[in-house]
Amino acid sequence: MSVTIHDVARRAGVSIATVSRVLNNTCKVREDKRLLVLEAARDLGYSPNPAALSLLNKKTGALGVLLPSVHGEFFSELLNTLDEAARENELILVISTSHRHEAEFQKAMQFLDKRVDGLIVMAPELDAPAAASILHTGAPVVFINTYAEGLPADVFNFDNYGGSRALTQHLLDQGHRKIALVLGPQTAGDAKERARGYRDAMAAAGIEDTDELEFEGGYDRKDGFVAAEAIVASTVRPTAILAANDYCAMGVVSALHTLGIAVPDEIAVAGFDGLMSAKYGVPPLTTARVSIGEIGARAVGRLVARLNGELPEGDFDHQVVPVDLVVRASTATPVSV
Amino acid sequence: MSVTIHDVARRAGVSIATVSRVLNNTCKVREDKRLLVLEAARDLGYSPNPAALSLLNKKTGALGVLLPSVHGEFFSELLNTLDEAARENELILVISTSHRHEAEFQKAMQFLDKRVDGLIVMAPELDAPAAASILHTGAPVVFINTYAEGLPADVFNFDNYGGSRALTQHLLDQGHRKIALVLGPQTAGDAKERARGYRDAMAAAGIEDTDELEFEGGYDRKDGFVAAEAIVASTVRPTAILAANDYCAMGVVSALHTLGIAVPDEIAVAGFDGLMSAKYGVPPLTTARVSIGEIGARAVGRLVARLNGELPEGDFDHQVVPVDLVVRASTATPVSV
DNA sequence: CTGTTAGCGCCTTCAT
DNA sequence: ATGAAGGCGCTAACAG
Repeated sequence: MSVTIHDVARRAGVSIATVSRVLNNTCKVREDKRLLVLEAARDLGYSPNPAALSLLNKKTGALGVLLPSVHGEFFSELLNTLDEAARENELILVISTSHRHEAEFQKAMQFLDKRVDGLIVMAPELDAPAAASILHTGAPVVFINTYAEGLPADVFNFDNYGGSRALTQHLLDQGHRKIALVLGPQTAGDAKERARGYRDAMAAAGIEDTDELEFEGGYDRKDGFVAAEAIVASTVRPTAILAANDYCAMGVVSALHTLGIAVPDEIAVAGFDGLMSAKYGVPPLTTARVSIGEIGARAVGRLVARLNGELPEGDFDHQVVPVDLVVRASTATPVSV
Repeated sequence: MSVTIHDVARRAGVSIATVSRVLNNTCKVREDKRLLVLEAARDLGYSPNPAALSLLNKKTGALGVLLPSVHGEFFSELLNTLDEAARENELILVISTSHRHEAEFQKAMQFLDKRVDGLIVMAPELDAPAAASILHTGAPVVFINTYAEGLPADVFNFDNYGGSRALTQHLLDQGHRKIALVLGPQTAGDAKERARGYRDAMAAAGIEDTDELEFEGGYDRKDGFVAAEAIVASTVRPTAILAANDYCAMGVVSALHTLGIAVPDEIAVAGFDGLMSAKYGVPPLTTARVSIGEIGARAVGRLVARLNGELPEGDFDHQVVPVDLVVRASTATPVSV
C-alpha cells in the first residue's frame, strides 16, 4: 500500500490537516511543525493520491488526445509536441487513436470525457454536423485540422487550401500545364480543401476543367503508387503530379521509378506536409510544410487557458495556421515550352 | 455538475446500493426495480466517476507508456498497437515521451506511477543498472527493446543481434567483403547489439578487424547522410553499407544520390526496422523487419495478465522477438568478383 | 432482496 | 495556529 497523508501526519506527530496545510502552503503553520512535516513527507516519499485529488477538485490533470489512425511521422511529431506542451503544464497525456467514424469518435470521447480535463481532437474525416454530434462532452474541446467551424469549440486548421494553391502555382510557374492531382480521401475536409486549392489555381491559370487530371488516391504510400500507375496508363500525359500528401508523393515517385520514368525530368512531383521523409527522398521532394509543432502548442495553450478560466465562456477561436512552400529537386526542372 | 449514483437512485426511487448492484450485476435485485434503475441510468446518461472508482479499487484503468524521443514511423506504429491492445482491455493509454536520460525517466515514472496500473517502458539508452534505478515503482513494468535483463520486470527485446548478423551475412553472400557499418548511438543497447551482430558475421567470414569499416552515425536521416559523406571521403572504398536503421539508411542513400553514386550498382545499402519508408524508397531498401505489433501486443498482454493476478510474483520473462530479413533492390546487385 | 453505513485519501470549513 | 469532522462518488459489508 502506498503512503498516505495519515502516515506523514503520524510520523510528524501532527494532524492530517496540518500536513495538508504545509504541503499546499495554504496557511500559516508554526515553523518547527512545518519542518517536521516536510521531513516526514520527504522520508516517506509521500505524494498525494491523484484519484483522491481528482474526486475532490473535479480535475484530473490529464489532457485527452483523439486521433484518426496514427500512421507515420506526422503523428509522432504531433504527439511529441503535445506531450511537451502538456508536461510544461504538469498535465498528462491520454491518447486514443484509430478512430475513423463518427461512432468511434463518439464512444472514445464519452469514455475519455470523465477522465480528462480537456480534449484535443483531430477528426478530418468528420464534417461539421458530425463533429457537432460528438461534442456532448463536459470537457472543453479543441479541434485540430478538422472542419468544424461554428461549433462551440476552438478550431485550429492548417491552410490546406492555400498550401495546395501555392504548390499548384509553383508548378504552373515552372511551365507545367498538365498537372495531375492525386486526390486525398474525399471524405476528409483537409483533402477537399487541398483539391479546392488546386482547382482554383488551375482555373486562375485558365485551366477550368481539371476532371481528367484528377485521380483517386489517398494519404498512404500505396495510394500514391496505385494512382501513379493509373496516371501513366491513362491518356493524359501530365508533366507534373501534385500528390495528396508527402507519403502519397513517395508512392508516386516509387511507382514512377519502377516504371522507369525520371523525376523530375519526365514528370515533376510535389507532396504536402513537409515531413523529413520528403527532405531525404530521392529526389528530395517539393512540398508544403505544415507546422505541427505550432498547431499542437496553440491547441494545448488554448485548452490550458480555458481550464484556468482565462477565457470567457462561449468565446471560441478559429485560426488558420499558414503553411510554407518548400521547393526541392522533385520539381526543379522547368518544362521546356 | 456530472450525474452521480445518487441522481440515478433518486430518479429510480431506490437506494444507491441498489443502483450499484444493478449496474454491476453484483447480486440479485427484484426485476421491476432493476428495470427502473436501468432506465434511470440510461435517461440520465449515467456513468460512474472513474476517480471514485480508482480511489476505491486502487486501480486507475490506465497503462503508462514511457518512450525516448518519438520520431517517425516506428513510434507511431508502436503507439497504434499499444492503443489497440489497451482498448481491448478497456484500459486507457497515458504516454510520456522524449526521455533520454535516467533522470528524465526517473521523474516521469514517479509521476506516472500513481496514475497508472502498469508501465511499458522503452529505454534503449539505459543500461541494466540505470534501468534498475528507475524501477522503484508500485506498478508492474514491462521493458521493451531495453537491455534490462535480471531486473524484476519483464523484458521483451527484438533480436537486434540476429537481424544485424543476418543482414551482414546477406551482404557477404552477395559477394561483398568491404562492408561499412554506420553505427547507431553507442549509448543504446540495441545499437550495440546490432554492431555486435555485424562484427560476428564479418569475423565468421574471416574479416576480423572491422575498425576501419565502422563509422559514427545515429538513428536519424541526418546521421546517415553525414556518415555516408564521411565514408565516401575516406580511404576505404566499401561496396556495401549497413546502416544503423532504416532512417539512417535513407540518409545514406540520399547522400550517395547527391554525390552521384548509384545504389546498388556502386554501393549496396541496407537498413534495419522494416519501415514502410524502406519499402517505398528509391530504390526499395533491404532491411530487417521488426514486428512492432507483436512486441506491443505481447507487452500489453503480459501486463494485463499480471494485473489480473494471473502471474506469480517474481516470475519475470525475458523474450527475444525474431526479426525478418527483407531483401529488396538496394542490395540486389551481386558484386562481380 | 434492499437500505444504511463505513471508509478509499484528501482538502476545507468549523471549532478550539 | 491547529485538530476534528464532513464530504467528493462509489462499493462492500452489515443489518434488516
